[in-house]
Amino acid sequence: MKNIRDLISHCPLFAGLPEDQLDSVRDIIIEKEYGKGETIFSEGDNGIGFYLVSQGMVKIYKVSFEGKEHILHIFGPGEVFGEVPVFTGKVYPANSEAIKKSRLLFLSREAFISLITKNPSISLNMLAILSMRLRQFAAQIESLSLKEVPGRLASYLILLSEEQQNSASVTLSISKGQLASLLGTIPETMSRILSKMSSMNLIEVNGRDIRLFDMDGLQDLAESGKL
Amino acid sequence: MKNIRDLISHCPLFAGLPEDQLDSVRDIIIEKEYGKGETIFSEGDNGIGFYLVSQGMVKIYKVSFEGKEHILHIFGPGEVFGEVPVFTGKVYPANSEAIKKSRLLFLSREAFISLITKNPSISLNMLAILSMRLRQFAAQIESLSLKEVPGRLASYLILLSEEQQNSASVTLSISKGQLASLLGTIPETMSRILSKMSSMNLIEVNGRDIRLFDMDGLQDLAESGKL
DNA sequence: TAAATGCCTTGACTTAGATCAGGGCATGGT
DNA sequence: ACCATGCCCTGATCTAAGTCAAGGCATTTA
Repeated sequence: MKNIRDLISHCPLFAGLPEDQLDSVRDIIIEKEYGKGETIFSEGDNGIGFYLVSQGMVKIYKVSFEGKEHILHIFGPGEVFGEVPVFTGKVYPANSEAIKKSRLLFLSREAFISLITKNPSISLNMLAILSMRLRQFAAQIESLSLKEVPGRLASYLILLSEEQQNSASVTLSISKGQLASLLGTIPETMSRILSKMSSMNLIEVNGRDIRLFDMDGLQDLAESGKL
Repeated sequence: MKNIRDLISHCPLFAGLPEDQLDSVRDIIIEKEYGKGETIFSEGDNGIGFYLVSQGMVKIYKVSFEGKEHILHIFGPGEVFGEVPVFTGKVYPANSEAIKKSRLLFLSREAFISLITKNPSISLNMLAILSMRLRQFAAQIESLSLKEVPGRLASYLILLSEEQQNSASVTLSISKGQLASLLGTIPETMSRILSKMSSMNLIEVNGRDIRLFDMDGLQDLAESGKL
């Protein structure tokens, strides 16, 4: 399939590999389909391999004692997840579920280890990716512990506006409730803060479209964390 | 130095390397000393290499807008830190400081990359280390966002008791104030929760020694997050 | 011995944000 | 057209934990 090949060569994990190596990666891949709401793996499962999102979207989440769910990550096309236990030889530390109909590429542990042993440059790329993710996590921890919710939201919006080309207006790819969970809060609080920020003319909310009026104000908010 | 050689062969990063390779690792290492409170690197510095703790203890931390500090990590002998910019090609995402007199081994970026290219097993070790760190971060984020402070403390104590052999009593390797920062709170709150847990006969505190009376109670607390 | 410094504790107060409860408004199925 | 479901908003109340302020003990330094 041309699609798969394309995806592999564009995902940061394998980007820049020579043709033959890309082929060898493709050879160990197994394609899988998941419906919306379908579980991919559960906390405690053995780490038999990791995944690359081809189409759709998956969430990685934990469930607390009371059954409250907290989303750690949301992955879309081109992103890799579930690789953590593959190297440590342990179990998956969180749950994973498709949040829309998804096509995933699966790389088994054994196949990958033999591949990496033959091609050290693949491992260098992987190290870079893990390091990037570590940076993101550090930022998230900083956010959670050093900033209050409005500050986290402002950071998130600024990040979004940098990712999407349009700097003055962004579109959420997830629901506001999910965003709340991602920022470590609850839908009610999210709603209140969005309307507060609207009334201060920082932003304008229209469903999932958010217009950013005052980037400087948002930047201040993201840094100081105070509304 | 025999010490260095010994350390290299025992640290997880170089575990399983043949003798001659260990020598070549030793040759590219630079030894550095840091006094208590001395800065090792700051957020935003260029990362020209990474460190391995030989003796002492270092903290990795972030500082908020108002100057509030949050410790992300504390590393002791045998552990690796500061590797993120080596692979991402970017700057350090956090600050680092010795919290006691420390001896560190420094590995430059180029030297390590050439080493890793020749020796795939090192890169697998590194992948495992980064994966585990990622997992720790995920746990930390989970803790911060869905548990309250008593729950985080209980989790920490249980983890400690698993690490240290003695399951009924643990010894903090850091000050209570530093522990507070690591758990995303402040010394006052830490103090209050410790005394509350003491009065509930869950634990008994004696300076840095903490006796764990009721493991089941602590486990509940860690899961439910509620005191 | 006295003073200073670092680390911890305690109390009174304040506040961000969680919880609880209710209602609005789409969409889709029957 | 109707009701169900999912998603979002709003208000009233409650609480965990942060802030501010003060003091207690050690250990170090003069």
